[in-house]
Amino acid sequence: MKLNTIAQQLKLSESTVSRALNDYQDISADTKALVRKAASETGYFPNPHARRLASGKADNIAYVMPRSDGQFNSSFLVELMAGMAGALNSKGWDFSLLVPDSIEEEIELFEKISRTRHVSGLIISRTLTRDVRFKILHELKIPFVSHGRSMDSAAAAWIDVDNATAFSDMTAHLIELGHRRIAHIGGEESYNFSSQRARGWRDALVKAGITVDPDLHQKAELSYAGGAVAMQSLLMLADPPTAVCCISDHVAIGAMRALRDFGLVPGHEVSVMGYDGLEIGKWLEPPLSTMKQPLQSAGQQLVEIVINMVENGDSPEDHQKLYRATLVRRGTDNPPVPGWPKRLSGSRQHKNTTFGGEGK
Amino acid sequence: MKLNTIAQQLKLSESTVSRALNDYQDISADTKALVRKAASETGYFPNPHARRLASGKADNIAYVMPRSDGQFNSSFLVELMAGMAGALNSKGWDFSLLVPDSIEEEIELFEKISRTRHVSGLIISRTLTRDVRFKILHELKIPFVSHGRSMDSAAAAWIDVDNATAFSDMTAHLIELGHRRIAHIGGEESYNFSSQRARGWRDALVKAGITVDPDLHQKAELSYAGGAVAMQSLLMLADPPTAVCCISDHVAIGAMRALRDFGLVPGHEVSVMGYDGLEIGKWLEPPLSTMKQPLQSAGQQLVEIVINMVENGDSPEDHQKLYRATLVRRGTDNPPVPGWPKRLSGSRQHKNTTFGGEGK
DNA sequence: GTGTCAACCGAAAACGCTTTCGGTAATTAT
DNA sequence: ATAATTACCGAAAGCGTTTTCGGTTGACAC
Repeated sequence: MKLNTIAQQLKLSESTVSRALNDYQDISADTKALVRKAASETGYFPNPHARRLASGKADNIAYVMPRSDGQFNSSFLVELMAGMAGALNSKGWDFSLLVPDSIEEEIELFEKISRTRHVSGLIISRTLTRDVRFKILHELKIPFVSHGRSMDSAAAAWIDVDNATAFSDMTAHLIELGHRRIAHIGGEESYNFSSQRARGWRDALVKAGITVDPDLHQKAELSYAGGAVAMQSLLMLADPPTAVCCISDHVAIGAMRALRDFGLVPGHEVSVMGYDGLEIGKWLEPPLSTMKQPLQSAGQQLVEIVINMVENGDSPEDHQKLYRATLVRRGTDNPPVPGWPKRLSGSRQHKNTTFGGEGK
Repeated sequence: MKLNTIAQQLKLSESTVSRALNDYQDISADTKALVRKAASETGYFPNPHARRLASGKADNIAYVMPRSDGQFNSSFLVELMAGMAGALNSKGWDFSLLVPDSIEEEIELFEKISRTRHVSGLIISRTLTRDVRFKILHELKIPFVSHGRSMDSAAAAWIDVDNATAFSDMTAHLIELGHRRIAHIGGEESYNFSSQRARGWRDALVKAGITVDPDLHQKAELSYAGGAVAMQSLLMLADPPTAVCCISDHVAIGAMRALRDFGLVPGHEVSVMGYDGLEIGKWLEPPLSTMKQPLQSAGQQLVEIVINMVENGDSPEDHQKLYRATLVRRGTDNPPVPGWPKRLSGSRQHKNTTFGGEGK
């Protein structure tokens, strides 16, 4: 079913048919209607490759999927991608996935894209505090939007949650409950959200006149195991915390496990706050309190932004949007209890489990 | 950087350069070397649209992502997609995502693909017991491979786990531990894996000479909440089970929650088995026993199969592969305990919680 | 020295669409 | 009535490859 066929059938030229379908101004309304009718009757669909070759437009957005290092928030990823794919498919655009194994490979991909232009716009995520990709994509003149800011994103398009505010809200909440020794299990601060979240935690403490004890700031791998290890260290302190703000729900779940292994009940002796608002948290014992991002439709948002940039040449700076996370109290945020931390007599006892292995 | 440029630079014709790069037999080795060198030096990359238009090949595989209904095993999905994308990118093929909202929309997409051929092969998943897609894709002559069998997949390419065997293994294991009243929380049996898993459970019981009590077969939504509701029903029975085989880890996690709300400890009065081998199960209290699919590389497998079909015209029947799941004992599979089921005096007490809502 | 056959390479026609440019017919202005 | 616009459409030149079909060499046999 080619353009040709319709043209002959209607005794029109190919070019007229083409312009009619693309809603050019110099085609009469009558002809347009005629052509459209014929097109839909014959089930005509333009060959995308021919169209792309001729027009130079790719109508194709690619998402750079984070290299899968562990459990990184996969339910979130799926929802995000579903949103993007849905928004794109409804516009007739294609949605490609890029999964580079390293930053070098990622950059090679960018260069290839800038040469062949077979991808018209990009969506990136998992931004670093300093992230060369912003500069590179800018130089290569590839339209893109980022899910998450960076120190290098001033001139770029992005949407993000206000991580700092989220964590200072979270911390303030614990302070209000009566906690004073509030720990933070964070991540590698080369990730921008890591450093922002740590900053939010710190700011809230300072604002409340609480001195920040560096021992209470743990850095962990962003996984269940990482959270468990970090919590273990916190419990080994001479003066352990009564509450802990975790950088993610996954980390918090690991931390809860470590508490249990110490014979403690999460949310009782030590309050635990997660972040992400994952569904799984509701089903834990006790249910995990957390912060929820309002980003069900983030995927759609990202797509719309990048399409606008590709089609209308919108300037990136006009598409920067900050969302605020909201507190979800479920069960692990409670006032501190008397008798904790208790003077442990002699060596601290705990089940000596190793984390992260199944011993296979 | 077009073919043209290289041709002029080398004083060769475009066609020669093209054939040299595509390793045609009628180009001398010397010329090939020359052309390749020039190409890599100038950083030449063929325009994919032109190539696709001329050759009629799309070099593009699409994955039909399951409509996101709930929590459906997202970590698995991400790993699967990462595998597919990696395998494709390394071959220079594109990877597209399709996310239809309904089966009708899905079929429309198939028809569009068969007309435009802008996708050279498909990967589908989440197969139904009776699944029209097999017939449709066959008729449309679109090469595809399925992740999961169906009653209609005899002539198709697929890879799958042996669900029936997995669940009869699981059930036999519980029988060996001493259980007799073993329940199954399954799913909608229009999904093929649902009916296969139920069959495996039933077969193992029959084989052990245990009569199958229909009350012990619950159908649930495949979510945390679904598992909780189903477990609740099981506990309300006059003669509740001492063990339960859940169709997925997510369902099992919901079931564990229901047990706790009844004042029971999962894996003590009632053993719980999940399925999928999700990482999260390790971090529950107690850790969830489960069955693990050996499919880390499933994505790669699927890609290789469909590429073979596209390029070499391999017949689908030659690509059918069945994997076996393995038992992972973690903490919720134990021998039955005396004193359960206890005669509950009068009305059964339990915390009257509602599942699945946060009361927002 | 003529004929035959490989081995290589170039010309040119696709592939199916977009887009510029020019031309005709119909409309309006003068 | 003639000239100047305007509205609409067709011709044709791309877009950057692939691929078929000949054509030109040189080697080799006789």
